[in-house]
Amino acid sequence: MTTLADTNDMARRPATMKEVAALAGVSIKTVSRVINQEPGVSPELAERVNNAVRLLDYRHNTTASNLRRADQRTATIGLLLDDVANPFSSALHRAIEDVARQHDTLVFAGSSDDDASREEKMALTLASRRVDGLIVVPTSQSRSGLLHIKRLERPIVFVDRPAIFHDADSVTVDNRAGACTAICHMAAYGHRRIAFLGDLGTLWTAAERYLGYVEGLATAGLQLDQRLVHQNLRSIAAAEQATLGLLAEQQPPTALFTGQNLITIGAIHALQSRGLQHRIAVVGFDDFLLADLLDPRVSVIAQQPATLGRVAAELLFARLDGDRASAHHIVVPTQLIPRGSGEIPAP
Amino acid sequence: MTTLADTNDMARRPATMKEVAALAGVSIKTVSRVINQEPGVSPELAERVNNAVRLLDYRHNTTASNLRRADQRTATIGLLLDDVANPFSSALHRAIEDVARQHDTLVFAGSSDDDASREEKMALTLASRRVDGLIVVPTSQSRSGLLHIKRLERPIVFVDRPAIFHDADSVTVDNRAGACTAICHMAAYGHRRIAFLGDLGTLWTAAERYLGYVEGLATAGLQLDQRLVHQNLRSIAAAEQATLGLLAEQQPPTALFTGQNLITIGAIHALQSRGLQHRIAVVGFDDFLLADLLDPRVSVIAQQPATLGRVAAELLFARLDGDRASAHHIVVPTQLIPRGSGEIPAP
DNA sequence: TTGAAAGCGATACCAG
DNA sequence: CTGGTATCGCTTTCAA
Repeated sequence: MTTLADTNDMARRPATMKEVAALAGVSIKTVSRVINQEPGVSPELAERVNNAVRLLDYRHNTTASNLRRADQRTATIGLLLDDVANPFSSALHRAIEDVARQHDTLVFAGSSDDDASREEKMALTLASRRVDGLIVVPTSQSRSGLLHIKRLERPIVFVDRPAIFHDADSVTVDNRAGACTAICHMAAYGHRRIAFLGDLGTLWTAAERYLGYVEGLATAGLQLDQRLVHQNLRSIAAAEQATLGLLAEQQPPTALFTGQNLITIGAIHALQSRGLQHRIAVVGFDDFLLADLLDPRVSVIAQQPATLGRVAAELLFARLDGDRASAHHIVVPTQLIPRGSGEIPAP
Repeated sequence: MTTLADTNDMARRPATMKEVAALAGVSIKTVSRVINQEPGVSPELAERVNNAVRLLDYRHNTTASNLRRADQRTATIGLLLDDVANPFSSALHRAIEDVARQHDTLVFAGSSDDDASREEKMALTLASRRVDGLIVVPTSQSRSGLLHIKRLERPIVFVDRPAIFHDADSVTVDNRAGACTAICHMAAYGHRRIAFLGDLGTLWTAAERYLGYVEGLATAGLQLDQRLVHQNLRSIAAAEQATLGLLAEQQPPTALFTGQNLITIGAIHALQSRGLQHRIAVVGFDDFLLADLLDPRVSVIAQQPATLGRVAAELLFARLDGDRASAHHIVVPTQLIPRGSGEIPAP
């Protein structure tokens, strides 16, 4: 009777090394050696240990193991994203996961929703969990919260926006060059009135894209006309309204540069509702699934979120492997994908 | 000199409770009480401890804490998805993250790529990490791998596909009813030749949708014609080819039911290339961003991944809170969203 | 209200 | 090659 109960209990609670050692008739240290594939255990003992492991369905307890380990590593990293469900973020996530897997490391991902206090809270939680390092898409107003990790001397890599600590690595997109390219591209098709529709100007990426727009106009020898600039567009609806406003002006633009996906979509909505989608050129920043299903197919400046994520993760693991060089700031180029909407010539 | 070096060392290595205790001049247990907000510490001592905590920038070590804790909980759960970057998966992920946050629990997410051996390996890793529970979108051929978690007596909740253990909870979509609805919907617009374009027939969801298609035909009093059925479509290109094939037949379909996003897109590509997008009806399974930007706007059977994720997480935490009821099998309904393409009448 | 001692599950170090 | 003992950072138990 008691035996039965005990058996049940053993099944319920994961077996420990101690129990394996007892069953195999060896010391716990020998079990540890076998489990960790350390050399210097006689085949016979190893065999006995392995049998006990199978019998008890022993699972190595990584948590306890890490506690005692010399390097104090937990083989986990933290990933602070804007929103794990957003396509850009999740593409980053996937690329990072793949690199982490090669390093036998697990990833804690979380969504800050671009809220600095949430970001701070999550950073604290991750610090408590002693993650080995952090990859962060910082919020627009990241504060000292991330210092909690930094003080733990864990490396941090910033992605998509510049590092908020001077000594941290960063991986960003060349937003400015991308936007500049878009403008020059449309100018080459004869456009002289190219509108800018952008996100919140306080967002670093949005600001950079605006600078690229200005730069592009200058390169193409065009005048900057503030009446063609609409910033702080935060939704499809807002972008649609802004576009409709532009189209209703006396001198409407003949081309649009849209600084972000939702804005591109809103602008296209507006063009379609006015039947102008084949007459006004559009280049959007950031690619989206189905961009080549619309009519006309949408030309975009594509980012490479997977590259961004991979590079960021590689930087982080390099630090974990002892890289002590000064901060790396890597800029990943964009790519113009002409599909039709950006190649509509000026009237 | 030595002092300076020591200071640096203390900054490098996170402070321990012992160090806090020493600085505050109290026992380590008192520090523990303060940190864990346990009652019965005099305000004066608590104050001293808190000062020391601030001074040393102490971070509670959750890992070590959990090791000794009575309930043996790690306040982490594992999430095995097909691919964290896929919109359906990432929507699930986000919903689960939100529930987990309410329970002060962190989420380890990973991508199985529908590969059973990867899934098994990840399950093992998570078992070693002693996650409190698991939420899994099982691969098409999930094997015993997940038993590793089960043997640890950690609860498992299956999502999107039925449970592979009889005693585990599951949350699935009512694929069959959704598909059935789509067929009846188009039949109501006079269609009698409705084609089925589906994913790999071995996928549970694809099979269910096919059954719903058959059921829908029967309900509408239509004959099942195998020449209108194309299964095992695994890419946009394959779906496009299959659709072109259908359109080239002597008696082409007047309506299409597409069993999955990529297939819907491929079919639309094909229709557009033949200029038939306004003459042949389409209802797709699963909603996608921009479905209402296409011309015509695409009618869909929408799933509710966020609901799925939330419910799954709630089930899991209920188990963790002691729910010992027999397995719950929750089926989440779908929703028909008519946007235009599904309401094109039969010629 | 406070603290000393034991222990969680595993590794490190050093002796046999 | 093998094992005893101290220890990782914290919680538990129990005595003061």
